[in-house]
Amino acid sequence: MNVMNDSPRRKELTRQAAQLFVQEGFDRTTVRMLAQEMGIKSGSLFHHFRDKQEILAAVIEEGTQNALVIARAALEQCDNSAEARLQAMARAHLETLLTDRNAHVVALYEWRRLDPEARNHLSHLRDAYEALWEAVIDEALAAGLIHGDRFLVARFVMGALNWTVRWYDPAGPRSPDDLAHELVAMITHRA
Amino acid sequence: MNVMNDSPRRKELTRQAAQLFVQEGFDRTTVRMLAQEMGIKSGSLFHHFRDKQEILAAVIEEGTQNALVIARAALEQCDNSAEARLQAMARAHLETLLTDRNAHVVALYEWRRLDPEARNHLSHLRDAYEALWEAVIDEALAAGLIHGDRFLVARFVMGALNWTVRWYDPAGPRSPDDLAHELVAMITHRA
DNA sequence: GGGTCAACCAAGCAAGCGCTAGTGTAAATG
DNA sequence: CATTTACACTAGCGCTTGCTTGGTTGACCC
Repeated sequence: MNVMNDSPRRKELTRQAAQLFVQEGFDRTTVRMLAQEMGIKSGSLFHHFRDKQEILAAVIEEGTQNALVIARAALEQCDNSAEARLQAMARAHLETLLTDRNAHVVALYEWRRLDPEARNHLSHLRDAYEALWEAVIDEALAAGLIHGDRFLVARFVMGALNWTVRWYDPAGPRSPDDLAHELVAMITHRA
Repeated sequence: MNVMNDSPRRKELTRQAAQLFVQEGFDRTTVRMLAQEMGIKSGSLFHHFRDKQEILAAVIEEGTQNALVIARAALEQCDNSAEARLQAMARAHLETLLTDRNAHVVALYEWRRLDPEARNHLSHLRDAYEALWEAVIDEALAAGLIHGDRFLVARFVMGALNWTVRWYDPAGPRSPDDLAHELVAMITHRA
């Protein structure tokens, strides 16, 4: 019933929605629960979002955009060596997974709840992010740092990293930097 | 309204439920949809299962039990070398992911929909499976085949493998055996 | 040939769902 | 000062949900 702007108000509501979606899952989260968390009534919610689906899309878009920004920044300000770039990407990935944890968990678990339109839009964003990864993997392959099939290595590495949302405890003894180091050490073949 | 037996009828119903849960997700799958898929009326469903939750638990239990059986068989009939055992586990993991794909996708995506009781029971099963992995990783570490932290390596490897359900196409050119080979090659450090 | 039992059905209840309609109001805008 | 805009409210419609109730069927058993 209104514009789909990106006001700071809407950003804050999106953040709160992400939290609830993680706790309850998208389908079990009712618009009444969302409204209560936001401190408004359920009807008022539809002033900010066209429907429930749009809230989900907003959550995922926010997380993916941030991942892109962080990864690009990390690649710009690191050494040129293939190993440094590989590590920078892994570290940036883990950092995003941590700081925007809710949004990324939602993206991983609730992707299929998106309607085709939103899914199409968001998969372009995700492709842009994955292209960064593939470029870095290509450099590492060319440098002889890792071996194997470009496609498979990229999938395996992203799988290992994304899986951390299921077990990693940020309050534990290991930092994201430690994890990135260990992963790179695990897959690189040096003398 | 009846016993929680494991009749062949119930096994078949469980298999069909798994398929629907993958297609639609647990929350969006209604008991009426399940009943229709099974060729019975929605009320009759509660003759076989106490409630909807129990169907979910049955699906996941079935998949995890099979994974255990397959992994144990693979370890028994492979060479004793650390590398052969690592590869046997990876291959068995991918095979299970393929043959019981529906059950495992449900386990990955809908785990949090389990009630605490079922979750507790099933996490013991899962722990038994992961213990197999940790033993094999330990052997590989002791043999100098891989380096790093036991806990982290195990998590990374399982993450890489489990992630395959999101992209692997069994109709494609690569066999599960190829994937297992590539993964082991990626993480082992040989001369 | 009466009794048992798993398997199934028709009907429906109470609760909850996403979303709409219409209204109020304080601040920004002309 | 008059109007628009942004944001919130109340009330509730039309529909779906998981699950229950009470009863029927047909195969098997002593």
